[in-house]
Amino acid sequence: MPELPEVETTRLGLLETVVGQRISEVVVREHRLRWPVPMDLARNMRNSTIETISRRGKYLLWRCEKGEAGGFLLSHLGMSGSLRSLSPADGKSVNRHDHIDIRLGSGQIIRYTDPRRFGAMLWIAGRQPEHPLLETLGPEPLSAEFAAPRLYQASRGRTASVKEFIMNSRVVVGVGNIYASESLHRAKIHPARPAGRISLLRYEMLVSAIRETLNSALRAGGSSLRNYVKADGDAGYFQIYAFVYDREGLPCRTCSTPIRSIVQGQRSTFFCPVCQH
DNA sequence: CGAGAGTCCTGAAGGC
DNA sequence: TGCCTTCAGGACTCTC
Repeated sequence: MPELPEVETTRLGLLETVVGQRISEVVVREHRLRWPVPMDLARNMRNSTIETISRRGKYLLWRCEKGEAGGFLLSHLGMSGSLRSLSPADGKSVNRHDHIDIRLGSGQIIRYTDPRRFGAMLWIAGRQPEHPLLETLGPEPLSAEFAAPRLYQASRGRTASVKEFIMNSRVVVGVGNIYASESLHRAKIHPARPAGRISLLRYEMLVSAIRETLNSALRAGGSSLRNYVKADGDAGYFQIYAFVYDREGLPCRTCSTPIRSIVQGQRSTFFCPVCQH
């Protein structure tokens, strides 16, 4: 499942291929994604030039320059989506879940594949990347705006668990289910603890833990970047070295206590009952 | 406003 | 072996 490091690595990989390229054609084979793909998406993107791709949370914003008709492609990979660059020859073979092709002037094809169709491909007209989906998003976890005092303030009075709190995109973007569990273990905080009953000091530790967890995944992603967006094979997600995630019953890597699993907000959570409190 | 449940979807895994 | 059921998971949307 693409988490923020995968999305950022995808973005960096795409940049090399698409910046400055004119879009010669967009083929939409399947409109039924998280929201319907706009019927005019292909027409809007066609003959525009991709200036850059930026990221907000797990959303990618593709600046498509075309004078008055320009805008942004707003994309999200959902949980099973991938974007790959294909040569014209490789692009001829289309599989069941290859929903959208963006054909470039160079001949290369950017292909969006998404078996579960939880992803999104939307269009934002105009010069400003403004969209309701982006309005309520919290700070970027690797930015200076993501700071403990702010988290602490936002959490006062909240009875929701700290794990659900940090997975709330209004609080901070880009912390998915895997990294939420991993970060809490790193910060030694029990995932079920109410967010409103955590001290500023412990939020300092949590902010650091989230940053370290994401950064280490980003470093790993950087080294596998070529494989990640390369034409052949599946866009495999990073093999993160999990301390707790999906390790129920296995010994904690810190203290050897069996890792436990609970369900929070319809999501599985993994933690060490001894290390985390 | 916050909390909790519902929703979309497919492939993998488990049960018999 | 094969069919059927269950479940995971991002994040918006709805209900209370």
